[in-house]
Amino acid sequence: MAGRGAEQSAGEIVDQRRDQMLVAAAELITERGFSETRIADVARRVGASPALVIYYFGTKDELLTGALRYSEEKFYVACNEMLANTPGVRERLEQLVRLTCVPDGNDQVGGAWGLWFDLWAQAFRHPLVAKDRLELEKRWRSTIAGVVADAVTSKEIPQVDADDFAVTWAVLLDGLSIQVALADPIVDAERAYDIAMRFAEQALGLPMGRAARRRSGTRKPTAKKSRSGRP
Amino acid sequence: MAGRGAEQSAGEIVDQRRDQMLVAAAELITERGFSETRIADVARRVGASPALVIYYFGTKDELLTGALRYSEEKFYVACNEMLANTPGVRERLEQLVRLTCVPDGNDQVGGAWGLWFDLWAQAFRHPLVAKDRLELEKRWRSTIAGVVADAVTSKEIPQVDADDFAVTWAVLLDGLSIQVALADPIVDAERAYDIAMRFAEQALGLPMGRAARRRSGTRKPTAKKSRSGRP
DNA sequence: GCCGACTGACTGACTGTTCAGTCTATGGAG
DNA sequence: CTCCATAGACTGAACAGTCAGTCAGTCGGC
Repeated sequence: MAGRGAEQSAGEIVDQRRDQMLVAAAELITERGFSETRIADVARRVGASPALVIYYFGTKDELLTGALRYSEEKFYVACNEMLANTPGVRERLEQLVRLTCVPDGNDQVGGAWGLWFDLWAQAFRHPLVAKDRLELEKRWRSTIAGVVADAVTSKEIPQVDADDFAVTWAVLLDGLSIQVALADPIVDAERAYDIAMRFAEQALGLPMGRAARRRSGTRKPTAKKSRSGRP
Repeated sequence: MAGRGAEQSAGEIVDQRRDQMLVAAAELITERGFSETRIADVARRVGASPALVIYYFGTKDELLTGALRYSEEKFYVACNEMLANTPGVRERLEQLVRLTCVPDGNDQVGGAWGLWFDLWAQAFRHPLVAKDRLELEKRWRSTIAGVVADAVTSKEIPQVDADDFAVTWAVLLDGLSIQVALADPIVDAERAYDIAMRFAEQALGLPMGRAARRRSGTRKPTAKKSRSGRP
């Protein structure tokens, strides 16, 4: 089918061209959307002919889902790298929030926000993509749980159910990232940060940080003018 | 451009045919995805010719974004109808969770889950869709806030910032619905319900319901075997 | 006869994929 | 070193299928 697989003889000198295409495809998916991405576009962006793209990936679908996988992987790697260089629960959690809810880190790893929407849409309808996404989700949760578990054993925070926290917090971050990605005027990057950290502080018994102080200080503590729920 | 607009002379006998097409389009978007939906498919489903669909909507894009709007509206109406018939904060919040995180209510309003993914993806790239989505989000938040505000005035719950809660809870529900829609093995509908309600109980000072009891009774309260955050 | 709903047949543009063949590098034989 | 063969990267041009949108015209009610 495809010209060559990913199998390399020795040295792991993985094909540069292939990666270029994967990166270009991921960028284009982010910009235009999954199904609005043409092989001709990818080809042009890497300075090659459409035929060469097919030569490498055999089929358009293979290219695009490959790009999705590639992005997931890059995100995961970036997470672990960050964690290796960051001590302290609070700092680590902060970094994780930044990694997911950063507004427009286009050159950064997490910044490919539109890509998640397409990943979800694709996973919803194609079992193979769904399997990949699930795998990523598992790793993501266990990354969060790992941070918490580390903090528990080092007595930074009291005993809590790390896995339980990870599941809820991951879900919360997903929701926040949607709003940030869609440029919601109320939930911007800063507000997202506050919400995520305040939740973490409360759930993990962390000392209150600037997030909690900012909110309770700035906001009036009562419901303003919201309409009745019964219209 | 289009054959006729939505403007009707009298009686509000809104075009049945038009609605049929909108419904069919929404269904198809859910099943296949936004850009995999063909006018021919919509036409076939309502038993008409593709030309007629164009006759009504003028353009494919008009049809599909119309279908998105239509679904948003139906969801909103269903929410308010439910609230009108449901007394009590707890029950109301429960219903809201059900409305968003129901696993497969295909004949139900909220059940069109794949549709949200496409709505987000579309909103991310097309300002007009983004405006609609934002409007829906606002109404959704103010619905939640309304439920809370009602409960505060009726002394069901202590004084809280209803708007603040609404924002966070809405975000949490978004995240949960993703997992439920994608059939995550860990976050199924039941678990989503537990997480949402437990958060609400804690944030609003509600008495603990079965959700909180179930979790703390079933789960071991310590981190199990999750890997270290530093791999 | 008019008008609006409706259609079948068509088209023009787009685009994934194929294919025959070019160009370059490598390496072994002479 | 030169020559040829082989392989692999790469391309231009064509092919084939798909689909949104057009149009001329039909049909039925008023």
